[in-house]
Amino acid sequence: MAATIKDVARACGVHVSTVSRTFSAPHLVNPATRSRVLAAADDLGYRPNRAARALTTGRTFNMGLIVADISNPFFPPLIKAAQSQARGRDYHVFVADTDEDPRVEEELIRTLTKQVDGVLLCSPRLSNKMIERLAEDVPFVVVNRRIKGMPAVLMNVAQGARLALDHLAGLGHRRIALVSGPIGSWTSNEMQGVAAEAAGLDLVFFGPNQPTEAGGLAVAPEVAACGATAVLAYNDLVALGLIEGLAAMEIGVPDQISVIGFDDILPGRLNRPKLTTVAMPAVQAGRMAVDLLLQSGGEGATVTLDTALIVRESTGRAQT
Amino acid sequence: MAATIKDVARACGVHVSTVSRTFSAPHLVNPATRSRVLAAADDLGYRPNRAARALTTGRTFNMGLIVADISNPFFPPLIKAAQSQARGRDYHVFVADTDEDPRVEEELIRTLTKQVDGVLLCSPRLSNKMIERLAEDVPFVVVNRRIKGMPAVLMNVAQGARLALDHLAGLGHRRIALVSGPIGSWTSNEMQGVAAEAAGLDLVFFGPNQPTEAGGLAVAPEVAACGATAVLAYNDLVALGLIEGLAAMEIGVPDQISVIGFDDILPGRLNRPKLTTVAMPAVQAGRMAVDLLLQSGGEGATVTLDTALIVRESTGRAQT
DNA sequence: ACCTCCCTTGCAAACGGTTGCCAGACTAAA
DNA sequence: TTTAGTCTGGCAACCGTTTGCAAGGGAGGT
Repeated sequence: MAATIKDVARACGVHVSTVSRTFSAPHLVNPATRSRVLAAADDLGYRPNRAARALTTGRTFNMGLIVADISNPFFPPLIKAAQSQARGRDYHVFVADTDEDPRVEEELIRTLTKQVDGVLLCSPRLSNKMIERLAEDVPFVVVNRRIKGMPAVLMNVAQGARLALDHLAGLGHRRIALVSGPIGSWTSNEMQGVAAEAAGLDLVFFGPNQPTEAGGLAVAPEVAACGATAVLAYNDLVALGLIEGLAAMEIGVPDQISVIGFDDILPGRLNRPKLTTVAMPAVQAGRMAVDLLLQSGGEGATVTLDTALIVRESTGRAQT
Repeated sequence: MAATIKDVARACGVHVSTVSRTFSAPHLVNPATRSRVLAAADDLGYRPNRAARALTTGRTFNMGLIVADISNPFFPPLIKAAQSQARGRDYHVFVADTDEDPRVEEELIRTLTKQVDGVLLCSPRLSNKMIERLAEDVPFVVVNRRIKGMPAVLMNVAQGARLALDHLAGLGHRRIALVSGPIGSWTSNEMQGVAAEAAGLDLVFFGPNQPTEAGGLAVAPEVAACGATAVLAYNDLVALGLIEGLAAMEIGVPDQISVIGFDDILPGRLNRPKLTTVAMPAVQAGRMAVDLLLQSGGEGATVTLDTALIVRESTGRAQT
């Protein structure tokens, strides 16, 4: 059995409360006593039991991190950053994957609620209303979704989309396909919003689509048939699937069609052609989300992080 | 404040112990009473507090999952599978990333110890001795490492390496470079073991290397200079970096050098040329690891999962 | 020498559940 | 009707820690 506070107390002839204070309020205990306690604790390999502590203090020093799909390469860097930041604040992170299913997401949040001090909700698929309801039971920080009064880390998707569209326009593209993401995705809506008001461009919308390679693969024929000379895809995975699908139809990228993705994930950097994409600040977002959660007096502070266009090899001049 | 067992008890005029039993030992309470309690609980939105429960029962219904690097695309599918399997058993998973640093790994295990019923240690970088020592405090299941008396999920790397080597030999390759992984990696040792006893082949070893794209990129010049016509890389990331590095030197894959990786990660499937690789059963491993942890009476059951060679486009006949 | 005040420590009641033990109410057998 | 046995539910101790309260002791001021 692991040593408890009692063992330590007995070992150095002091009351348990003194041991407790040695760790949670050192300034209240005499330096001499403190070092005796510390020595005994070290000797017995004592480590405070966080669950027991949580019972009285109400703080668990745990947080939840919920993503739609861990396998999507966009998330791991974010998770890693969040997790590392949390560790630095003496927090542990429960990571959960909802399989893109809003019901799983809800159930997950519910069971996590009591175990954590807060939840980081990344690219949620739940409705705003539901999120607001759940927020009554546990503090949230939402990533990639704007909900009034709720702390959020946003990535400036609109700006990124504008950058991408400008880039394509500059290359002479006029008819552009916009391959959107799943229903309930805030980023997808942002992209569509920007696209809809883009002047001088002829846009064709396709969606909703699965935010995966398979999703891209599936729409490739339609995209090819619509006469667009360029595509703006919901994310890199979709873009990659799209390129794959186009290649199967002998349509070259970027020679015949230009493709831009979003996220800047690893496979896109390694792919041939290397993917032109709008980079999302995932690492920064993970860090910020943790900070926001920990410092938030529940205030709805919102941080917006800028995106950047990374031009690589999947975009080129429009064929004339 | 969330409803507690007391609120429920009061709400239906019954003692707390009865409410407790309704949830943890339903057969001990009268069906009529039980349904009254259930109704009240449902009404108040009561959910048992797992931390409090853990205090008396000693079971937290949490498990830890420690990986060297979440950003390595090999891990997310494993994590996802483990997490989903755990959820099915009413368990939650703490995911942590050690940044490939054994000291971080140790500290992580230590702080997690009291909070979990067991830890899944994936591709650990710690020494066997240290792992055995830590195992005194918390049950482990090790993935990709064989430690006597400790439950483990192994992937048959040796078999995979043989498959890969045979494949290359069949294509006429004789001088083959083996680009290994980091120190402390069991899979890296397995590979080297198999390679060392391969008859009729002329092997050149390179290592240790970072198990990342950067690692592959860095050894590319040496590999190119050693005169090998084929390379067996520690994992797909290294293989991809290698291909990248070779391309920079105008060396074509597979025309001039064949490359085989390990893992079968997404970027390898999307890359051009598509990577020939030894597929690791990550999903199955994640599931098995959870099952092993939950069923193990601490017995050292070991499961070995087979690997499979997936021939794609990065290997070809040796140039003569 | 007396009175304050501060520092340090012990005491005990929580926190939310679980569980061994016991007693009362029934049921069924004699 | 008595007796033994089965159900059911209450009581209270306990899990490991925190924390408000109070008491004892020493230091400083007058």
